[in-house]
Amino acid sequence: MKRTKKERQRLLMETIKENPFVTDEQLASQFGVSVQTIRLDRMELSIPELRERIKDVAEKNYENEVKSLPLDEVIGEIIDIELDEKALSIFDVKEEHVFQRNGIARGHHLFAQANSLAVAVINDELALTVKSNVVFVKPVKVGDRVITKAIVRGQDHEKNRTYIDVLSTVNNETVFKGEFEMYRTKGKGDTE
Amino acid sequence: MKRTKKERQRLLMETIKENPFVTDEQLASQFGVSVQTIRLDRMELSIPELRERIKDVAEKNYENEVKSLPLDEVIGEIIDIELDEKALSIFDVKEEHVFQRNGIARGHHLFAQANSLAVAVINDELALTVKSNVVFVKPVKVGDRVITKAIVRGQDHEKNRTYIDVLSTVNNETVFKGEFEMYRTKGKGDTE
DNA sequence: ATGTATTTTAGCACTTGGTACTAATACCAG
DNA sequence: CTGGTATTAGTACCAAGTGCTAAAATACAT
Repeated sequence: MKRTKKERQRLLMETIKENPFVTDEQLASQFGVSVQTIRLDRMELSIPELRERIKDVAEKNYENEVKSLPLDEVIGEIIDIELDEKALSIFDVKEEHVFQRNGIARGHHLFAQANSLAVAVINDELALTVKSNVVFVKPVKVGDRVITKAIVRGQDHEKNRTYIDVLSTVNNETVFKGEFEMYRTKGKGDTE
Repeated sequence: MKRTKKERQRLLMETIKENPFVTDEQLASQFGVSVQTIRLDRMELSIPELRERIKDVAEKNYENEVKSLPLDEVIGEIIDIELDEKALSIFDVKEEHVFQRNGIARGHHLFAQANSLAVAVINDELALTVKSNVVFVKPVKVGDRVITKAIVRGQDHEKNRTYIDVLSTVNNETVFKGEFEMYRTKGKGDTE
């Protein structure tokens, strides 16, 4: 016994958290105890067996994959869109979007929702943000549902620019607003 | 045999790709064949067994997790920081940051790097973005290494504001610039 | 129809990484 | 020495397979 049982179990927890892919046998030799001891430890700490641990990791991944697919294309979910006119999206603020310290959403998530909505509303192959002025009016908290509206204000056909206003609200209160100047390859109504 | 072997194997591939968590037994009953047939099919198609599949998903996840953890705290990696003075971060643009269509980075990733650097440079418990004006000067492509510098320009102690200029470059060429107005709880040098 | 080939099924031994349980030791304290 | 905790050993069993052999079913051709 190098150190107490408690100490070993503490290390065991850490080790497994750090690398869930480790077998009891590996753990046993690492801690210089028998496999049975490791099993007993796992039971006491209610740490599931290797396969379950792997499965857990895999399942977590799977959720994320499903979640990040639309989340990659547009931040938030588009609920209404009239191309080159306006668009509406909602975005539920979760734990992973906020500062742990105070539960306030990181600015770039709100920006991302607004920006990707601005891209989406443009009826074109290519739409890029050129400039934007944004104001974070009021802190957004975890659990808030942010509703964002993008309205196409106008276009400069010569410069291939589209101007979009974006307004985000939570419970009808403005939390974020911004103006986006977007570049696009073809103007509204242009033919290929 | 409802349809040919080929057809079954095609469906088998799809089914497993869609849901890798399925056992041979489940597949057998789903396709109305014996477990052995499924095993043969998997061999011919060189699809690994359930546990291997799960492990693969888990391992893929693990990579991502390591990637997304620092990516959540600060977008990009901070390579130098002088609190309340300036900070420097690098961000390698990968496939997942760009539009598939043209390989150009989505604006909000550049914004996120700039924004999180602006948050990081502030030596305070709480730092929130109030306003920002940003310009996307030049498209950033996959593979580019974006170097972003944040410089604290000034403070308004009465309003608890800090003003930060951010400049991002790729190969010494400016690709993005922005001004950030940040809210902070305490001013530089203030004591608790 | 008969023969040959392909496909499918069955059965058995063996593998990993375990669980569940029992029993034997070892160690340490009073 | 006796008791209690900690550790180890050993057995039976499980899931979800692999690997292998062999039989049965089906298809296809002549």
